[in-house]
Amino acid sequence: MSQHLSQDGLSAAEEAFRAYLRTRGLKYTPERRLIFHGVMQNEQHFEADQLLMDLRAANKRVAKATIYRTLPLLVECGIIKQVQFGEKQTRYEHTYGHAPHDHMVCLRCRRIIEFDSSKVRKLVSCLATAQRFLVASHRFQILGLCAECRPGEIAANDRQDRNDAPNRGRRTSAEPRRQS
Amino acid sequence: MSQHLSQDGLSAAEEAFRAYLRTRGLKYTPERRLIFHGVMQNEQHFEADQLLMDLRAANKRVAKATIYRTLPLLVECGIIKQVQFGEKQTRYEHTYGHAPHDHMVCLRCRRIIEFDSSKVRKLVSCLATAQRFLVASHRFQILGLCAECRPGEIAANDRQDRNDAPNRGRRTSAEPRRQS
DNA sequence: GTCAATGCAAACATTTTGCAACTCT
DNA sequence: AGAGTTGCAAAATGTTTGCATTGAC
Repeated sequence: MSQHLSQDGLSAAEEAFRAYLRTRGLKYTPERRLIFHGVMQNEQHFEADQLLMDLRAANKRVAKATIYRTLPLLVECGIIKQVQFGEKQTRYEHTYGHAPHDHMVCLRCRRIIEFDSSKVRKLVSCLATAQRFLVASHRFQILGLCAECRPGEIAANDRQDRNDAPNRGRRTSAEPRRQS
Repeated sequence: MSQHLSQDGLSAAEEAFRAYLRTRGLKYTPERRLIFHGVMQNEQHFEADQLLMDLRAANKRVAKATIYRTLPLLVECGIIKQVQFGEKQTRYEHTYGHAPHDHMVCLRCRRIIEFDSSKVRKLVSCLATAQRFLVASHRFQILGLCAECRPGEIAANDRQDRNDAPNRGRRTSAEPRRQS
């Protein structure tokens, strides 16, 4: 249940959410607060249904529809964003207070590796300028095999922490899910 | 009904498909041929359901299930590839005989602008190397407003062909669809 | 002749919607 | 008080699957 923001950051995010709702004449209901907190203390990436389960497990009852109606609000105020990793369901990740990053997706173990996106963003503006395109955002993923899954990889444990790429990639919780 | 390959190219693609099926012990049925041709003479981007409509309109009858079962085969042999533009349905685009490219998606008019992806691929390998990640493919999109939709854009017709970006972006058929 | 493919309809999974009851502001 | 919200269940999507029949090799 790692929270990704300090208490201050969390409050700031909550205030951002409330402010956003206010400007749109919407209400900060108890359900929205539950969802907001559920989202904030979720792991990196989550999906609507999983969030519902988490909330239920914590004895917080909200209707599925309410979740589906609330997530877009959190997206619009920049607290979370949609990401698609190839599965059919929409996934979300936190953005508020997180450094911009993109993902590498291991096709074998499904692990998601995040990396700083500054180079990508630089390229994005360069490309966009050439087309007179006004950038709002980008989607970027690299698909392939992670260091541990790539063929020819040694036993996969004599490497403690690849220092060839100093903290440019923080590995999120692996999801040893279906191997398709 | 612009075809994207010369007759030769089309035959080559068809042969590639047949060869792929053969190696897997699968059959080149009349339905698969219909679908193959439907796909090849489709515009840039298409989706399963639209393909079904197109085939029906041309009096070629195939079951929806057959389409859903055939498209993955065409993906596996490299004739088409999946792309996701934010809508929920899976879309496909031709790859066989097409130069590698990525997309800019106009959030207002839904137009898709393609651009050469060589710079992107260069960055991809650079980033992947830093993580010892073995690249299989990438997904990349720039979202925003196209030159015609961006605010402050003049009437949108005194520009005949932006020469500031010589043929780096070939605009595909605009899809003036739902404005959400 | 055999193994695979088709069509159809039913099953699925995810997300959206209509509506009456309810509750923030 | 009233506009916006909720929950529920039904509807809508988009895709997949089971199975008897048909067909390519």
